[in-house]
Amino acid sequence: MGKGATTREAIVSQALDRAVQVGLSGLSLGPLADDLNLSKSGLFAHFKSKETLQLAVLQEAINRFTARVVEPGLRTPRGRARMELLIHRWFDWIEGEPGMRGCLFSVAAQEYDDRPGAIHDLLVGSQLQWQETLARMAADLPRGGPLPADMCQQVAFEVTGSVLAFQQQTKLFKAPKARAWAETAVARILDDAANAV
Amino acid sequence: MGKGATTREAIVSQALDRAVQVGLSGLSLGPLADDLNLSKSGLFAHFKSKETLQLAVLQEAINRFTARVVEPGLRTPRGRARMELLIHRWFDWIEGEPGMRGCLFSVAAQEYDDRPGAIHDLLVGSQLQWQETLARMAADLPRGGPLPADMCQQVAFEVTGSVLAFQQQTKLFKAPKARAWAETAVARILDDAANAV
DNA sequence: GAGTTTTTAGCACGACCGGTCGTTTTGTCT
DNA sequence: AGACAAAACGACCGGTCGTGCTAAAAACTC
Repeated sequence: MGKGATTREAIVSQALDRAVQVGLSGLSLGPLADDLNLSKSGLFAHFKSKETLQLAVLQEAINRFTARVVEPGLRTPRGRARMELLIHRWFDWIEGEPGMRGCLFSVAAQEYDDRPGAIHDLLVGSQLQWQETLARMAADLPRGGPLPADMCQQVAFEVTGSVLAFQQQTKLFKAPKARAWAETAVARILDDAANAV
Repeated sequence: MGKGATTREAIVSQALDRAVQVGLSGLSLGPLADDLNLSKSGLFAHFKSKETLQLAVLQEAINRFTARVVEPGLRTPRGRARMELLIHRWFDWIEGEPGMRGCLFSVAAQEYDDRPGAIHDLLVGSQLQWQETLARMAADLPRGGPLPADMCQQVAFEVTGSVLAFQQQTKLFKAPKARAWAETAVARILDDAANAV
């Protein structure tokens, strides 16, 4: 891998760290360049525009989420085990990757839910895809047969709610019992789904 | 009410509208002044600093939430009826006050969860208080007696999760079925709590 | 209606923003 | 080792930001 690709990766990685704290739209080139001992223009040369950098950062978060959460799930047997591993990994992701404080998706969702553009599209597309993955996994929960489609969406909705509440309790309130509450909530959701058919 | 107080209210109201879209930290004085046909310095004179304006905006959101959600709840008989009205109003709040697109609390939570200061303190304090209110209301759910404290917190957690997921589905995905999913989730949470004792 | 206080506008400041440019350094390949 | 391309630099642009200062205009008081 050439020098250019190396520093580009370093830039995106550092920008991801920063974006979690100041937001994706709050990214600013100058301080980011200082972090990496780069000049602002030297950094900028790697991306034709700020939006390109933001898109790269968001895509990096998507890749990490896929590697850390989705793929391990697909390597686990279908059914409840897969679903539980997926959610467990998701909780870990919210608590923060090593050194990374928080979840970029939640931050960007608040910034770009009503701001049209490429960032909005990439964010919504990836999140929608994850939501559909969750629903697909929910179908395998009952032993008696596949869960109906509308109930799969309901499960995906409720699991997402547990994760979002977990994040609020963890990041905003610093509540020590957050994970316990979340696990309890998820267990009941999965139990109900498993016994629904 | 004097002229000063009138325009000050108009400023805060307009600033609240803007803050929901661009964030509380993303507020900028110039465009805000233009909205109100005021000069930037004329607007600024009403607040000693930008942070003072931001605090006023956040406090205004708290006041509106209290008037629109909390107080109607307290005027409803204790028990499930009160809880359901509270949550119902909360959903309405998320869908957006007349003309106001979205919930400032969710936006600000992502911006200020790790940024110390007066805004963080006001936000966390008010949200924590609301969480405790929810838990207190949950105690009256069972007919057989008050719900134990830890289960009240669990109910508050799960209801919050439903509301957060509802917001994501509504604002980010524009999902038409969001409210139906949310109502289903809440109904099951309240049913379980009612039969727990 | 005169006088006082409050409210507003105009202007300027220093800092920072994303982005451009020409130049110099560094890496890579033969 | 020399040639060429890639990468990084530093100065700079127009613009916007929050924030003071001063004076005019408007609102309130008696």
